[in-house]
Amino acid sequence: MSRNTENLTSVLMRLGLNRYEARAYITLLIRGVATASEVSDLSGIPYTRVYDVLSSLESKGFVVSVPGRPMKFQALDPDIALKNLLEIHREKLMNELHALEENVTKAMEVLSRFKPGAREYESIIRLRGSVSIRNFIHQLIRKCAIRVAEVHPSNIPSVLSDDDLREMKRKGISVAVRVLESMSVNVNLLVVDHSIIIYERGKSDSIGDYDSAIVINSKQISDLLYALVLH
Amino acid sequence: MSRNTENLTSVLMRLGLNRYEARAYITLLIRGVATASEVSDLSGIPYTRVYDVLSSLESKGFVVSVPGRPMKFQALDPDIALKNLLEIHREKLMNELHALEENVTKAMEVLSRFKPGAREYESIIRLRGSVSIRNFIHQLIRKCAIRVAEVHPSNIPSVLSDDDLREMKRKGISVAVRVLESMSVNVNLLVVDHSIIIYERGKSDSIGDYDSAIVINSKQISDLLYALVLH
Amino acid sequence: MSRNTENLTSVLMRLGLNRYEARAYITLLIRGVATASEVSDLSGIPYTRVYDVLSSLESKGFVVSVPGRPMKFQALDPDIALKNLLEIHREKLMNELHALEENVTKAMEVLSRFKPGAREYESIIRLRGSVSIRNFIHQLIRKCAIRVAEVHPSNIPSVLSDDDLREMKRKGISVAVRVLESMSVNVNLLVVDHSIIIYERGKSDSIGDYDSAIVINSKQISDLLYALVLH
Amino acid sequence: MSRNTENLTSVLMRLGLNRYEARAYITLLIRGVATASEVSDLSGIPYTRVYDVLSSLESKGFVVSVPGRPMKFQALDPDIALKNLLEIHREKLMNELHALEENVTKAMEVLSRFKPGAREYESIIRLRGSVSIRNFIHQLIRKCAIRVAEVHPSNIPSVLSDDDLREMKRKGISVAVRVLESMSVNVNLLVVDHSIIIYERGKSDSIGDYDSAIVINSKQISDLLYALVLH
DNA sequence: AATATCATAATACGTGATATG
DNA sequence: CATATCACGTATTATGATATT
Repeated sequence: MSRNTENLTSVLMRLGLNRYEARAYITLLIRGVATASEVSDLSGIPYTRVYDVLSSLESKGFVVSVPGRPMKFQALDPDIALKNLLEIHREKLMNELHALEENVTKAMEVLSRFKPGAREYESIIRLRGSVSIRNFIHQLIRKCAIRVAEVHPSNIPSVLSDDDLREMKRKGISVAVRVLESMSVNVNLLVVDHSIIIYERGKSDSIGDYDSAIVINSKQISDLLYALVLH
Repeated sequence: MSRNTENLTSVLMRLGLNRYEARAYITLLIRGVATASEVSDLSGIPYTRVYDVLSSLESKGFVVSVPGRPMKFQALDPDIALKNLLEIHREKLMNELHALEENVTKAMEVLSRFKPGAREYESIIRLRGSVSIRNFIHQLIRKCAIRVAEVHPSNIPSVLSDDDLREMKRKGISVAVRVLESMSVNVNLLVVDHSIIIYERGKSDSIGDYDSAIVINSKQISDLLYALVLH
Repeated sequence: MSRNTENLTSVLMRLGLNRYEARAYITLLIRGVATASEVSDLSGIPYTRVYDVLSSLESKGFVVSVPGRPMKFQALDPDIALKNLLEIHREKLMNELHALEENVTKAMEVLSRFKPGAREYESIIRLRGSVSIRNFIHQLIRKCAIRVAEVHPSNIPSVLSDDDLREMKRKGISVAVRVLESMSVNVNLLVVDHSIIIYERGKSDSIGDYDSAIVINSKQISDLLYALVLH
Repeated sequence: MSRNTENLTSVLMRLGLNRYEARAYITLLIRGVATASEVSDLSGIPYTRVYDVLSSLESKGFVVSVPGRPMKFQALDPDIALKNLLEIHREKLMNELHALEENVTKAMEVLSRFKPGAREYESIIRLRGSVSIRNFIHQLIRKCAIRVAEVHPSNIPSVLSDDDLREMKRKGISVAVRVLESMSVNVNLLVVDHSIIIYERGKSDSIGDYDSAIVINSKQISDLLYALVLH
């Protein structure tokens, strides 16, 4: 094959033919009509592949087969062949597009339900020692903007100081406090905006029995507990 | 729910994403913003593949990454994202088509010298594929100068379009159409000047069966069949 | 039509065929009997891959080959073929399950020695995935001896099944359920003896979000929450 | 890792864990509670992979994470873990099955249309020379079982001899002959069962101008032409 | 101590060559 | 003269190791 036909080959390959198909088509264009073995000889395609290659070319609309024995093959006019190619591609792409458009529409309906709201990152923190716990709580309360709720048994004081309460009242924050009578646990439950603090006091001043607290940051969970406190 | 996301996955895959990319994208659409490990957890993509998948998604323009340690990833808003996606895909397909068209134009220039005027086809040829067949038929009709006759059963439409008919009327070509009632074969018989086209439709337009046609070029035979159609 | 076969292809792929196998099978279902090259032409499978694909299909029992030159291939009748296929798949899945169950049994024997009686869990743990969470909850309920309390919004069902409730009633366990109306959080709060479970549902049961739960083991805290639920 | 735990690893891998996950789980079973780095040290998993491996194990319901810094991990009881595993698999398989069953039902509706009838192999044969053509025709007529139709112009004799006609009458074969008056073509058109023979006589006895015939075997095409002859 | 990247094996698919009757 | 098989490159997915801040 000359350099010229090599060039042509690559053009046809860019149009979706493989090397064998391109060479077979070029051969038939030059030759007009040829048998399978002539195509093989002239194109360098292994003889044993010529039939299926030509058959594939026929399906793609580049050649027609001439019945007889041996079967012969003839190239379709390049302008018909290339028009076929374009037409087939166009049809395929359009079908694909329409199918996709339908599916995308359906998909959007599904997705619109999930839209923007990511669940915020949910963190659980454990704190030890009354000092750091109280510091943490007061920091939260200072930054608080929406709501505060507290539950504590009657034998344990609130963690909210009078100063805290006044300050929150001033800022227009809703505050709810529930005191559970006739209980003897050493736990305060606090909801501050989207945080829950569960503050468990050590049993006494005995060594090794620190105060400890669990802090959970979660809008959902705090909403539930807040509602529960308010009942 | 599960089926919905399954469905979405396949839609996205048809838009050019692979399975991992599709899942990562869905995850981010639902989540809004997420780190690599969250994406891995939520999507089931192996952690060690998340970064390259997300980076690929980014280079494809479906996701933006927020630098930092850890990196954060964010998908575009689903409403516009999917529409953009579709638009991008449509554009891609169109570009593909245009590139094809350009290549076809280039190819035409080179191939034109293989087309020495009106090509003489062998006296019997076989064509395959509805597009090739229709193109071939319309080319014949364009070149037609004397007569056209068609026979088709009532369950199969004519291959002659209204445009064809008008054009032929204008050129003063005699046109005869015979519709055979109460037949259920998938064959059109066409006589165009000295050619006979026997067009047999397959069952399906994709997998499993194809259209095929036999073209016979013979004045004698076409004369006989034309007379038979006219009876 | 095209879309139908597309659909069929994906169904067959889920039944364990790859794309080529699916297309070859569909082609044979439509065609009845065909040679390798016909299958290639009709299905679009490259000719050089048809034989191994059909042979794979044969070994999977979807196709029979008729020896000879050329070989012929035949699919089973579609009615029974697809049903058989489904049956085979079902069987495969069931075998998989049974194999899994056997392996689980074996694993249990080995693993049992790592389970020194009732395992003590840390005071706070996090669980992920609805199945794990539900299993964990039901285990707690089975071991429960004193009390169960649940809070859930009206839009979310209880995690306690009717069976659970009956069983607890039988054992004389006190049960309290609080439903919070007009709330839309996805959280269940459960107190089982000295454990608190906070169960937060994700948005979807597949890609994009997951269920997670926090379990707190503490007599004090559970006492407080139990009292709060009962108010 | 001892040979014993190696063995256990492979059991867990058969249950769907990868090597890292299996080793991490075993380590946690032995150890009870451990930090990421402890797991790495004891299991041989690269430290940099421990977090994602444990996170994956958590999603699969084999471990729970204990919040804190550093985060700790605890193995779930093997019986819960394995029950989770089974449950998750069972659920997945069942969903898969149900989805498939629906799709198979739909697919069957589509396929039932295509059912058995393959298009018979369509052949086109060209014959040369009056002797072989006449031999071929008479062979066909002898084997004929259903129908015969012929069209010929008045200037050309029928190819059916009186003997042929008598014989066919005896066999109960329907015979239709159309003579086209005032035509001067040298062509006989013959439909014999599912074959079409187009017999074109050479113009004279001049050398190089053989009789030739085209034979097309096709039920569809012969049906159409037969109906056309009968009109 | 975490987060971010690489490397390798199995399979599927497309495509250029060979072997067998 | 056809039909039947091989061989290899690339992409996708799963999974075992390293590198960077």
